[in-house]
Amino acid sequence: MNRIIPSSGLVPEAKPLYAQVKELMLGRMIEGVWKPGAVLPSEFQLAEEFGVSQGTVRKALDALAAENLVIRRQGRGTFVAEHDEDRALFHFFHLVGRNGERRLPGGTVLSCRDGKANKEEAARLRIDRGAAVTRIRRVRDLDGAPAILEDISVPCDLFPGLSGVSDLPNTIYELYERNFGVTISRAEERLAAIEAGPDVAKLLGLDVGQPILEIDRIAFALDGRAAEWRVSLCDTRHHRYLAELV
Amino acid sequence: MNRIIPSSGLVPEAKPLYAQVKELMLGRMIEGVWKPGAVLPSEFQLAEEFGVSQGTVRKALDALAAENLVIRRQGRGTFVAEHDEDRALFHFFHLVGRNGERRLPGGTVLSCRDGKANKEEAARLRIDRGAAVTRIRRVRDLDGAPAILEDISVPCDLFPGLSGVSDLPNTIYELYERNFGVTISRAEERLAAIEAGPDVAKLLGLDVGQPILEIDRIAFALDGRAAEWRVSLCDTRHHRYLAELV
DNA sequence: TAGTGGTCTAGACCACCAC
DNA sequence: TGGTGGTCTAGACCACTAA
Repeated sequence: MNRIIPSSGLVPEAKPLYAQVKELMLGRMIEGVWKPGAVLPSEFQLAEEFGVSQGTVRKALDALAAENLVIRRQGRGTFVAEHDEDRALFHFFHLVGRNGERRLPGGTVLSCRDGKANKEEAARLRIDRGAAVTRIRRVRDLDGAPAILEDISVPCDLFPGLSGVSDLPNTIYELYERNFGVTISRAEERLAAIEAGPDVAKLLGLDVGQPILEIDRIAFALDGRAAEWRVSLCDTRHHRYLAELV
Repeated sequence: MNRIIPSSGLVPEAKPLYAQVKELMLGRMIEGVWKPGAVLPSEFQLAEEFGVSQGTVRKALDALAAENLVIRRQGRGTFVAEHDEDRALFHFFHLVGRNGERRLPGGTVLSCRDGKANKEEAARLRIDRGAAVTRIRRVRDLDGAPAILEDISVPCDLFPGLSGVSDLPNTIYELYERNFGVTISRAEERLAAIEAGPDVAKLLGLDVGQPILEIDRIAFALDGRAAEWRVSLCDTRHHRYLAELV
């Protein structure tokens, strides 16, 4: 097998060449050499640089495109994926209205301050208990009515000074990317139905005990680190959460 | 552009060759020429048959594999995907326990009888109101306790005689496939939190008004027809519904 | 018009599996 | 040992975009 990084001999490296090329390119995105929105060198340039054929580079790029990490545009080039509204709508936010159309809620920040990680935050973010975290609470609305209460916790070492940012944008992953160089590439969610507590009920204008959808999300950065823990409590009387299965 | 099916001239056919080959192969699966679990001819045989290169067949097969419609096994061949427990667990059923391990609930059928499609069934299954449907109600349990109440409606023309089947298997998509030649390839789900009504509460052993997760699913057959409408009401006190986002 | 990604082909060798 | 899919290469031509 051809290799870019020769195997040690003891543990035979099993990765195919295109996968090695993919890792190298992913590394450049993690290091910030290739920033979100930037255009990559052409396939032929990359092939020459890595010492492989264009076909191998193409397969590596196809694999990155399949994970939504790069966007290919015929005639223009290959670009590092950015977090914009479209991406939020189709990959990370799955609320739909009565007619099935996708909806992106607005947002109003209630609080944003630093603290020390409690037991649950430490476990979810895989950091030490007591480590510095920033906590954001916001209410998100759809059609002018509050629909979601969101509690976000992030480690301060990944987002230094986040609590001092004056106005947080609606799609917060854009901020992570632009201001802190952290790209969210993947997330895991667990959903459950729970009763609205007094505080939630008040903030969302519901009765205490009314059923709400709890979405517990861990979002991962490009390098695989857990970068954000978010619990969203949704009033689903007027909306649904969409999932597509294959 | 090379073509298998020459374009009419009026509407220039834009599909690339590998996509045409993919459609042809999908057609064989829909017609039942290639049945679930069967091994496909080798890439070279397919290439010769369709009059294209092996690389083009490979790209078509890769596309089918990406949709989980075929399974490729190095050294053995390419197989038409089957609905087994693994597929249910990783593609269609996303319940996880406290520790995040995937769980497949058991099932007990409460009723199974024919009827005429009401307004909602007609809309969801895209059939005429009053058309014959079979309705199944079952309770599914996890760890010995009832956890899900499931109401299933299917059109009789796709599943003639389904209501007479004596014992329905736990993974019902296997039955659709084996007994009726209908392969479920894709599904759309909408989730919401609702209050348990009296009947649900009784069947799942809950209090009336307790929050439950409602999963409203339309399952589509290989040919794109809506083949099943299913509403699952889940007690999520001990389990979560998992979603993975990219 | 020049440059990009998209498609298609052809052939070589490798890794895995069944016999 | 023979056949399968997996990887890699090389080169041709097409379709789209921007200047």
